[in-house]
Amino acid sequence: MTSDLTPVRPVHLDRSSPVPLYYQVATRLQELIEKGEIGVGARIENEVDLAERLGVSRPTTRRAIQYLVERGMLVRKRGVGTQVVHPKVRRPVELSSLYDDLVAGDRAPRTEVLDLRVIPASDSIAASLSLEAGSSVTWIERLRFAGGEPLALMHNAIPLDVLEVTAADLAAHGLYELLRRAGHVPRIATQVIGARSATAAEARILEEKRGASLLTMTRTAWDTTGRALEYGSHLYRASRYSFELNLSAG
Amino acid sequence: MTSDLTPVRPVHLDRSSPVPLYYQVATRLQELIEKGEIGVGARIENEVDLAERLGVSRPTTRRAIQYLVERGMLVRKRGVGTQVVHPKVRRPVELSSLYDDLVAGDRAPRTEVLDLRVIPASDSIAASLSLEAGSSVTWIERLRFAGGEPLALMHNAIPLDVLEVTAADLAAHGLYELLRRAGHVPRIATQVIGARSATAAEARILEEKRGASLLTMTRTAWDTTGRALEYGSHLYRASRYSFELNLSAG
DNA sequence: GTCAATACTTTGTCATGACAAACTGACTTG
DNA sequence: CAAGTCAGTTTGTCATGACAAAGTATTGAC
Repeated sequence: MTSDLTPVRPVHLDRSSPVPLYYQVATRLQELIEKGEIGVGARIENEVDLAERLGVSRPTTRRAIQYLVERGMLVRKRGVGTQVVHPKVRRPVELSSLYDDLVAGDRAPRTEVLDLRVIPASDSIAASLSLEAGSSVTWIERLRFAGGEPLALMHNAIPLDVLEVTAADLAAHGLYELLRRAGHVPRIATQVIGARSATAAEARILEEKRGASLLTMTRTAWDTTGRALEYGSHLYRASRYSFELNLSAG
Repeated sequence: MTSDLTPVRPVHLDRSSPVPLYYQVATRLQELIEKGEIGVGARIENEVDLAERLGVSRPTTRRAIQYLVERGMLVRKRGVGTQVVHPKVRRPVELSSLYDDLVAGDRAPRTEVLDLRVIPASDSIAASLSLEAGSSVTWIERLRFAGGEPLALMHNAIPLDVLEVTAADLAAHGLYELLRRAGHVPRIATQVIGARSATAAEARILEEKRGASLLTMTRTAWDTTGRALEYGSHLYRASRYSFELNLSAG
């Protein structure tokens, strides 16, 4: 079992760039692996040699490799070396919005804003968002279409000082996109995914039969500083949608 | 706004221990935060001072803090400092088994093995496990109870050389526990979570009404070396179970 | 008194050097 | 010939030192 040791050749690092060196190295390695120039199962150069050839220190090389290890592309074994185990990055779990997913999947999303107003938060919503009971929140109700068919009925509550939106904004953009644009980057979220049967009203809106199975998802998202950005309670047509997750345990 | 700078005092590090220093430091910090001795919002000592007081180098201190940052407890800001944002570790996503979850939740799990035999893998299962079509796999069908009630109907396929199990093993232990015991540690998995209505047979087994909503979950799990360990296709009673996920985007 | 420039604090990046631990493979020895 | 030993390879951990970048607080000028 001779595993071919793949030499990574042409690498130009830009020391004047604001992009950290370790990140430049990691990106370069990632490209080589994604393109298949370093195949699955192949061993990459050892840290010391790689560092020397690239003209960077070993810690920098280590950090670059570590970055790809955490993403599931590489595996390291002491005394053995570093091996490619997967040709693509596996993100731990995408903290993206449904809208982004649909755009990425070419499924022509469309959003209909059913309701948009400012209301005092219910106790449970206030608790989820770490607000005082009765604080004002923006309440949003949207119907999301994909490929011309209704896909999800979405309810959101957003603290007033986090975001100001218009129905037009919501019709044209995903909620997470608007949040990001306002400088609020969601970083941590807790989700609960369940299922239940549609009520008559829900079935009518989603064009399902009464009693059809729906996926439910409630989520609270925070930014890096621990500030709650969004509470969501959504209903998806189980016949048209499912959640895909990539998990990695460390 | 004077944020109290919390000094972390008594720390004994064991330099002769095989446990890395950075991990000892991280664990100690984590304890202090979980116990509430360093409250949410409080700033911790800066890296340089902390390193000096603990008698370790700054990189070691940095690595310990970084570890907790990745787990969502701490937030760092250049020029500002490091702050506690959450009093508990938020695991990215638990790659645990249902059995472990139930045990942890004191819900008295019980397992009934409905089927256990070796069969040639179907094309789709072989593809999921990266096996050649027709390879033999162990096929397992289990009914999982919690609190005396049926909770999930579980189907698994496992490559023959990964695990040998008896019905008695499966009745007494979770599948992931058995895998780990055999030296196969699941590290990466992809899951798809959906929903559908129960068939008559499924409803009968799970003691639900016909047409009741069920949660579906299919999963493939790999170890660190990229070897496929397990394929699972499970059905959960939506009235009794939901998935809880903690996400963090980097 | 207000605003801009400056000094200070704190984390981010990078280099160099050293030793330890785990795995591999070849060699030695019985 | 088989099994244990030992050397070599490669990653893991840790220390020291230095400078850069970002944010905060102070100071000074108008």
